[in-house]
Amino acid sequence: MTIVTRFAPSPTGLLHIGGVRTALFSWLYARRHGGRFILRVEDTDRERSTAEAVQVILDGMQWLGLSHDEGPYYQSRRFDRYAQVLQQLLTEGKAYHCYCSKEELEEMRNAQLARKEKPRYDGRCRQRTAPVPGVQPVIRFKNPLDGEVIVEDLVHGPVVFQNAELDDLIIARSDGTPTYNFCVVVDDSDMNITHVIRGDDHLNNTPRQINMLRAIGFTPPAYAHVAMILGPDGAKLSKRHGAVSVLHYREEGYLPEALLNYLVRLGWSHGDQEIFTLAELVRLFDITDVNKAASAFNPDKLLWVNQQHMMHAPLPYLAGILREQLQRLGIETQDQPLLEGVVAGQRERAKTMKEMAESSRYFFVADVVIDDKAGRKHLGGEGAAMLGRLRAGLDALSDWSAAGVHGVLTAIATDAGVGLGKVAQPLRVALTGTAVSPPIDATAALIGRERVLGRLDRALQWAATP
RNA sequence: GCUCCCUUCGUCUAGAGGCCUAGGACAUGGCCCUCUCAAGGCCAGUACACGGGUUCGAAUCCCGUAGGGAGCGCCA
Repeated sequence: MTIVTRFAPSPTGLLHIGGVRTALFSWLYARRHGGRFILRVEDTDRERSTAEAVQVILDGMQWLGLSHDEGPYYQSRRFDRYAQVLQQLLTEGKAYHCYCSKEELEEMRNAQLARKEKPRYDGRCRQRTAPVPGVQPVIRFKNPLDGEVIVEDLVHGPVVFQNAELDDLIIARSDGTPTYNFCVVVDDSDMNITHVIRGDDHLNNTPRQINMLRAIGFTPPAYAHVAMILGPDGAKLSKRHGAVSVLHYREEGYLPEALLNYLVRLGWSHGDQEIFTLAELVRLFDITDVNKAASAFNPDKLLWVNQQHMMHAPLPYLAGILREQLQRLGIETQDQPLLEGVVAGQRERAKTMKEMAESSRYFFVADVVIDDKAGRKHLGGEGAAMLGRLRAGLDALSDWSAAGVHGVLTAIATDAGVGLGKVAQPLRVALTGTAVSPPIDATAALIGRERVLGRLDRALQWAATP
């Protein structure tokens, strides 16, 4: 049997990391078992669904590399099919028209609540044979009155529900449009879904869906309900942290494989391993190993995981991302060797590609502005003297390379009888404008002879200006 | 209110009755390395929600309690 999983987001809010994690689990499960992964957009609520949210789902999945084998399907385009199944259920006596007014329903509900009962429809229209004039009825599913439904959940184990706890849910509104639980059932059946992996907020819906699936003659799929992701504070994920469009992470300079790596570790692990490539995940992941408890989103660890991936990713790949991040800062460059050199020097100094771009400006611009504090600390007195020696030594350097620059620095340090730091820091401030950069020999080599000499001259001027 | 779900360091987790005086990772503090900042290395502190059982022995099994979450819509 081919495994078929699906990711079925509703475009009523922007796709965030919670949704991405369930998508990832579904995708991994399908890939791991050589199955198929379907993308289905659940947009039956035309009021709240937005085109922007749909676009974020599409773009986000693509950015993350969670490719689908079928779809995207849109529920809004399948209404004919839903109407057909609705009619079938009606004909077979498995569903019925309900003419109860909202007021009547409200009254029923209040009475039940007053009796400390769970509010539920009492099925009073089940026996009705004649329509009520002037009332557009809804359609309700005839749920079994007794017995139990056992959800054999892949992460929770068997969960038992009493049919007596369930009621006859509305599967079509009075305007004829089908409702969520019903559409899911028809789709999962039509698309031959074998494994439904979704958030555990749907666990309570599952027995109803199983009953409906059986009513339309489909063997229910296997289910795996995964816990949700909490905010760093342990409360529900908020806009402040995490509950933002997944594309926000791209803008912030996170690598897609790092985001996925971080997310998969929320509820899943493989021994003591923290860093995984996607290929490893496909090989190692199993939905039955996923934990039951909800977990909190930890931005610090995401940052660490991101840097770990940055330190191991191929240079040309990161260079491309750095170029895009620089573009956002208004810096255009096509200098591939420079970009790769900067990545090599900066990737263990930045936690995100955005941060790398921000701290690498001096590699790509013509001049730098010397930071006052750094200048005062390293370019005064002795520092200014060093600048002169540096200017002369580097000007005379024939082998313009990190090793060559290094040779000049050590010679000056030895000659002056000082540590390398006394020579390196003034040069660093002169070349970068700040007291922080990759090793100064490599930095100078990347910036290039001409600009280095020019910056040294300007630093000399700076030091001479009171 | 009713039904269902969950509970190991601050956080993510390992742990399927003895290997646990509970392991790893992030974060935190200290030290080392060092031209800066990082990265890296070493060290430190911090956890089995609580109470009963079962057992020679329980983080692991059972029962309660407490706390948290979800669902109970002509929302998805």
